Amino acid sequence: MIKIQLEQGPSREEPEGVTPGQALKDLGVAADRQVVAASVDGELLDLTRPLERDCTLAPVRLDSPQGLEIMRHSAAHVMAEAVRSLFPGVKIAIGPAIEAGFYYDFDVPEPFTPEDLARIEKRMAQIVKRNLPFARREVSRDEALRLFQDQGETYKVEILEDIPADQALSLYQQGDFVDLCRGPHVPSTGYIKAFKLTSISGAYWRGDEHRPMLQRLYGTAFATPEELQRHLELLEEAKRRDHRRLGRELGLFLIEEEAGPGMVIYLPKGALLRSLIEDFERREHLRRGYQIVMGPQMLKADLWKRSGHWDNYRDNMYFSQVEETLYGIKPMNCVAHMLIYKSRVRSYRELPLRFFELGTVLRHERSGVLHGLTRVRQFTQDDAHIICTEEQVESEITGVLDFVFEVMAIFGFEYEVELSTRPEKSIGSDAEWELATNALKGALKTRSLPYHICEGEGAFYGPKIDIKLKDALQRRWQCATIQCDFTLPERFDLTYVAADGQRHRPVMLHRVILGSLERFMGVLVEHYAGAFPVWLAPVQVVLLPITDRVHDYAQEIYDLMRAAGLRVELDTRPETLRYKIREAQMQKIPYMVVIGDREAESRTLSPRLRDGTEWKDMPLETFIEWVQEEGRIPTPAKSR
RNA sequence: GCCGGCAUAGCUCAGUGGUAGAGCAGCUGAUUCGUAAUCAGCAGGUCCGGGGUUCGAAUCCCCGUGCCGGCUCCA
Repeated sequence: MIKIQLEQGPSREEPEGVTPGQALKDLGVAADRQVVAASVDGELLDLTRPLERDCTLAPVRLDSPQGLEIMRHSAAHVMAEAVRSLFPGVKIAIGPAIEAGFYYDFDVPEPFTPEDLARIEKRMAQIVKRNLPFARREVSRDEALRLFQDQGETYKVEILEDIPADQALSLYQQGDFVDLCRGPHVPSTGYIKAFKLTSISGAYWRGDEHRPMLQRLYGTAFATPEELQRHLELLEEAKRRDHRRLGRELGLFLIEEEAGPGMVIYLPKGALLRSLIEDFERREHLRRGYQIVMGPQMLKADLWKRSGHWDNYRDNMYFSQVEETLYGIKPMNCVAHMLIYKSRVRSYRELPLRFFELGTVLRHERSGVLHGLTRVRQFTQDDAHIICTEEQVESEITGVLDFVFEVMAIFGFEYEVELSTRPEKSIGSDAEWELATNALKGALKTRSLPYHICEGEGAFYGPKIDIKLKDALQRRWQCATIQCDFTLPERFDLTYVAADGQRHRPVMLHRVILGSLERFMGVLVEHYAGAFPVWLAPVQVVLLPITDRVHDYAQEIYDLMRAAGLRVELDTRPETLRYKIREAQMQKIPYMVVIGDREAESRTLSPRLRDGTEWKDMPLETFIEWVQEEGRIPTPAKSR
């Protein structure tokens, strides 16, 4: 007998080899279809996996993140079975659960069509209805190899060959479909509830563009049809918030083919929004001891050779021949900042030096990756280079982290932190990389921030911390980044004179807070769904006179508000009030001020808010002061 | 860059081998109105570009460009 301890519950003696499913039932845990797997001493197992020794057991329910993931993974297997039965000769590659669903990659002679998607979905429904058990079986390496070789599943064979020899191999089978899989899975196909196939796309085998392009089918699955429905509605909401759509509707920006793909043209309201953000940035950087600098748009190619960009980044750069000399258009702002540092002898007393530039850069992004404002070829970074001593590195990084979090709080973003380490293609010594990586880790530790490590994801010149901010729909965007660089100071022979009178090598940090202003604006538009807070709203107030009789009064109010610094518009078109309100509402203007005979008489205002709230008969001065206050550029609260 | 889809009026879209359409937006006029669309009229097109098939191409084929969804890359 073995002792089964229910997590946070009673325990019980069971015969050796009892299944978690049976044990849970005996322990009084309802054996309905909400329980899809078991957690045994923290390890996720099938409900049918025999238990051999004393353990702590907990049910994994469909409404938990793990339960949902297991069900989605099982749905991927069902999709693969459906595809194989409908498309004989297809080879299956890999099919995991992902954040909002699952996918499976297939090697097929002809790409799938949207009609195929419907057929596959139908076949999956049949498989689910048959409620086939997911049977697990451990096999030897040879047996597994033979099985997949016989089936011609070359991708599975390749996966097998990469699995360490000492690792146990398991197969999962439902119906006559067998897949190599670690598991666990739901007990049977009937556990897969509400699912839907969402899209088709190409994907390289193992993400390598030199390997075959496979066809990837995406799907999603939820515990209930209602949750699936909610998810689909969330996708609809994301579409409504899409900054490309709102950018046009709100008159913020254009991206025109005739101007060039990935080239943003700011319309008046978009340009205003951006300059408000820039004003905020300049003020915050000056407050924190940064110095504003400006570099040229292109620099001689020799400088890019010296910096390492020629060798490591040339493919992403634009060049221009001027008379006899080749110039590189800057893809980064650091090189000019190096020259600023070198413009005179530096003392340790000056360090840290913090050079800030709203620097416009051009990068030749591959054509398939461009996307609205979030991926463009010309963008402006809120870039700074901090040059300091080795001893100052960690506290400078901590300072930048604090800066980032104070700014994120103002815009109302949540975020995640990632630390990226040395990539394959890189410059610098092992010792330098280690020193830099430790400094970044140290700062994260000082602020006790949780973070993920991304091995090999660093920049070619140094490791980095990325802050991925999450928008209102929980999508992640990389904006802020802090990168250590021990190599550029060396390449440009930066030195400072220390207390000992000797020249020493400083360390450099590259960092951005918002990242690309274009990208940040795109994310901001989606985050606020176009309804910007008053301090960022391109138009804060629109005056809506009801009849011609009050146009003079409206004009007077307009002039007063302008003089008071409000961003106000006056709509004197001969349209109905309802019509004007609707338009202002769709433009998401914070305050719509209705002006009729009553207001002209009493010299008051009747503002309507975007949320439909109406304020009656408000004194003019009170309203102006209110909007002035709300429109003030916010000052960050100290985060720590 | 790669895979797939798409490209018709400013926007959203209909039109599938036989005379280019609708709604919204725009313009003109009427309406002077109290919180999300007043009415009428007018104008608006190299059907993405180039080549081909055909008596005839928005429609079929080829090439190119751009966009969309992914992959890869990344602020």
